[in-house]
Amino acid sequence: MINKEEFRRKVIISAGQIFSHYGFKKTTMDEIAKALKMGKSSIYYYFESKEDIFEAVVLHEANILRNELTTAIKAVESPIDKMRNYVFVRMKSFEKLSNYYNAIFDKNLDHFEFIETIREKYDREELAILRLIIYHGARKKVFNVVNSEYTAMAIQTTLKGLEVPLFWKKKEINIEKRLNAILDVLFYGIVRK
Amino acid sequence: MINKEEFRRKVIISAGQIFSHYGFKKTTMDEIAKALKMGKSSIYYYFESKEDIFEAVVLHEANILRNELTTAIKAVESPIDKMRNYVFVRMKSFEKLSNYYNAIFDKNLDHFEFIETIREKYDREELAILRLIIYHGARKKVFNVVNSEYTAMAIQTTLKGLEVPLFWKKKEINIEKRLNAILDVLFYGIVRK
DNA sequence: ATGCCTTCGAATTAATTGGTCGATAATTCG
DNA sequence: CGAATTATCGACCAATTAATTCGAAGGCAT
Repeated sequence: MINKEEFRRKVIISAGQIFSHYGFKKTTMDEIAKALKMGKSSIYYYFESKEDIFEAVVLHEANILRNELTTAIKAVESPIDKMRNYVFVRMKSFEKLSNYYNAIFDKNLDHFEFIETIREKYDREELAILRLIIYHGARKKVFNVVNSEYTAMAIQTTLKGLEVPLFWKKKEINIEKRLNAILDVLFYGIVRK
Repeated sequence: MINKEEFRRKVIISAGQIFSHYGFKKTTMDEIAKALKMGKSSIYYYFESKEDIFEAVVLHEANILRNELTTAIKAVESPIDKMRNYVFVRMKSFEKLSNYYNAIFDKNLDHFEFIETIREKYDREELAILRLIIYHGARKKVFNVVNSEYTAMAIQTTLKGLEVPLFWKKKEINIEKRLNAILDVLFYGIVRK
């Protein structure tokens, strides 16, 4: 490879696909290597460990997510329904990210432990995004199989909190307030009445 | 459990979901057990082995497929476009089956070796269906990553062969002939000119 | 109690897998 | 060119994992 950074990007894309389908634990270094048509040991020339790759992948995905969300937030002046649609369409397309949540499960960290772990590594904005990732992952879990009652409850709360600004019909609530309420729920877990 | 057969069915459904997502190799007995809320060793009371479960799952899916295809074949008198639509809609929904193909890959059998292996176990009809499963799996592989040039070529041939009866415009070819040509390609790999 | 059906935890054994290391290509540079 | 640096790889290892076995035991009818 000509460029070290270039190659890292390739790994991130390739490994990202595998991680997103199989989760952290089930993805093997052999597979990643095979997908790259390289020897397994070569990868260790560019990355320290499997976790190192994973972290790079998550960071990469988080950046994409941030960009998309920035766009969404800029659309604040458009009608609420458009906004709602946008958010939910995005939610669907984020599905693959939900598998990072599974990866987190592999590590036996729960919802909040994970946030604490991440908080030390990423700045505020990334944290918010990762929270969203977790939320989407959790959402999927709820509709399939839920591992712990505790997690299920936490998710129900989030969904409940989301209902208020999204679906409450009271018409005079202005759009900006609604959006802020949505973002507060999604990003910081703050539920309003 | 009250009924042994009843329980087997439960296992087949539950394990089927996991297999279809992760493939044979990546699916663990622990996971299957967990999904059933049972001890791992209990499963061995109902099934001989992991492979035994897998085989039951494949057979089950194959039966569903057969029923659907029977319906399709009965629709022979409807217009060709309707038929074509039906086939392709089905193809999409068969996607989860494609993962059995991955499972086959885990065993390092290629397309044709697998058919030979199956031929000894299942009757003619099942074989035909399993061929279809393989085809769909292969199709997906082609559009993602192809492992071996050989497999890729085999799949291209199938797709090519499908083009003729499906898309050839020559209007006077009658519907039954077309359908038969389609089925010949899908089921037996016979490509016509 | 006795025996049968069912479940399970613990033990076993074989395979898998993340990671290391030294050798060896390939490339760069003096 | 040839030495130094960069990149790749195969073989190997230690630790873990995962399929399967087995004996114990819970529950239930007789």
